Parts: sequence; C-alpha cells; structure tokens
Amino acid sequence: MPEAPEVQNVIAYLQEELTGAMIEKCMITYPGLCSNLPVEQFEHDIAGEHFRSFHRLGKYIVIELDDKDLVSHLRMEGKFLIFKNRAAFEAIDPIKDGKHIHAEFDLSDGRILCYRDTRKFGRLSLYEKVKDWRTLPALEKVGKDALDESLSAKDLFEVVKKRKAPIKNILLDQSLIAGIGNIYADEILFEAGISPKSAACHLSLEDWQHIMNAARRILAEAMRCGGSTIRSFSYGTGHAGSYQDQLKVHGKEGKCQNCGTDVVYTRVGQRGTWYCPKCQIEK
DNA sequence: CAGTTCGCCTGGGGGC
DNA sequence: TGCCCCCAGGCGAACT
Repeated sequence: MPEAPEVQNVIAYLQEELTGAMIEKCMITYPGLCSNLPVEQFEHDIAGEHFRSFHRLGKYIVIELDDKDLVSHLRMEGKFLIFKNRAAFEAIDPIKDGKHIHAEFDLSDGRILCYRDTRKFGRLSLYEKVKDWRTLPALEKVGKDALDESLSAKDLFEVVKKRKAPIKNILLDQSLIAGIGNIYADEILFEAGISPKSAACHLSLEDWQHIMNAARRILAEAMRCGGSTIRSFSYGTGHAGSYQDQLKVHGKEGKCQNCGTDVVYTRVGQRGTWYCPKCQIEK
C-alpha cells in the first residue's frame, strides 16, 4: 500500500543506490509484471541501460535510463531489494524470501537488484525515451500530484462541485489528485474535520482549502518520517518508516484522540474506512 | 459521463 | 491440527 510518502522514500533509496549503475542482464520470471511489452523484449531492451534519474508522480516511479524510460507501480506489496553480490542473493531463504521475486537485474558492478511482490499486483512498463516523462502512456490518466503547488483547492472544488460521490472516493481518484491512498485519505479527512461519506457536491471552497492544507501537511510530514510501515510495507533491506505512530484515526479502534467518541469503522466506496462521527462533520 | 462491480493475487486470521 | 471462507486494497476493464 505504498502511497506518495512511501513511494518518495523508495525513490530516494533507489536514487542513492543506483544512479549511474548499469543493467547488464535482466530476467523476468512472472510475465504479468511487464504491462506493455512481451517479457523477451523487455529483457532485451533494458540490457545495457544505465540508471540516470528518478521521478515520482502520485504513486508511480519513473526511472530515466539512457534510451528508455522505465515506469514502476508497486501497488500493494511491490518492493525493490538490492544485494551486494550473487553470494548475498543466493544466501536468502528461497522459500521465505525468494519465492516472490519476479524480476532480477544483474548490475555491471556485481550487485543484484530484485523486484519482489507477494501478490503480483505491481507493474513495470518500459518505453522508448520521450522528451518529457510526464507524457508517458502509463501516466496518461494520472492527474496532478497532491503536493504539486499548481493544484489548487479551487481547481478541485470546481471539478467536483456537481459530483455526488463521497469525498473519500474523490481523494482516491488518481486522475483528479494523485498520490493519496486509503490510509492517508482517512487521516486527511480526520484532520480536515470532514466525514468521508460527505457528497463531494456538498463541500464548499473553504472545505476544500481545509482538505488541501491537511493533505499537504500530512503527506509532507509522512515523507519526512520515511512513510508508514504498516502490514507488509518496507523498502530496501531493513528500511522502515515511522509515520504509522502518528496516525490519528486509520486503524485506530477505540476512542477518538480528540473527543473520546468511539471511532467508527465502516465502508465507503468498497474500502475500509475509519472516522470519528463527532469530529468529522457530514456535509 | 458518472458511478458501480469485478478480477487480479496471496497470506493471514477467524470460525468450526 | 486443518480446512474453508473472507478480507486486505490499487487500478483497469467492463458494465449500467
């Protein structure tokens, strides 16, 4: 469930470790991982490429290579692991740790980069390099990033003022605002004092200003903390974030930290949702 | 177009 | 202990 803060930390890790490194050979063992090319072509086309630069849009990772652009989405459980050499890679427990490795990239310096994903939801796409990575097909339907200063509360207010969908669904709609997932959507609405069930068309411009302020504060703070490590999410080897300790409502069964009312667990748009019925007003 | 449902996947937990 | 069923959840496809 990496959301923008977790993805940003993955990118920082990859950038630190991989910038300038060269992919000597690539092996994909789960064909479904490559979403836009046959496996053989992916493996062939990426060989010999160097990692040049790393970018994030919403929950997507974009890696510029020499002649190609690589786009990765980790979805629920995708992880990149780096081993210092083949011996270290072969020393892992094949059942416990090796079972869900679906891609292996042998680097020219002897290291091995692996992609591991228990549930096989993540995807990699490889494209011929474009001038502006933002125009890549994989990102076609992705809206502006939640932390993009040019995305204003007013823009969102105008776009959704006629929509009946609950505000939580809107925050999870990556074509409108990118990077927010289930955890941070709950946290953002708690901080903004708005019920996740509120119809988007009932929100005022002021409500949207509260939501955007909360979104930016929470996402930036979570990034600073290395993201949240809940359930299975972590990155690299032994890297873990700490923002899960600062969550105020998501997964917090029991009393609301602000008012003592019982936190409610319910479903909004098919997703598990936590909120405080007293602190969060239904509009 | 907006909104809803389903399928993709696997491990873990509850019930019996 | 073991089996069955359900759940987690991002996203795209297919539907109303």
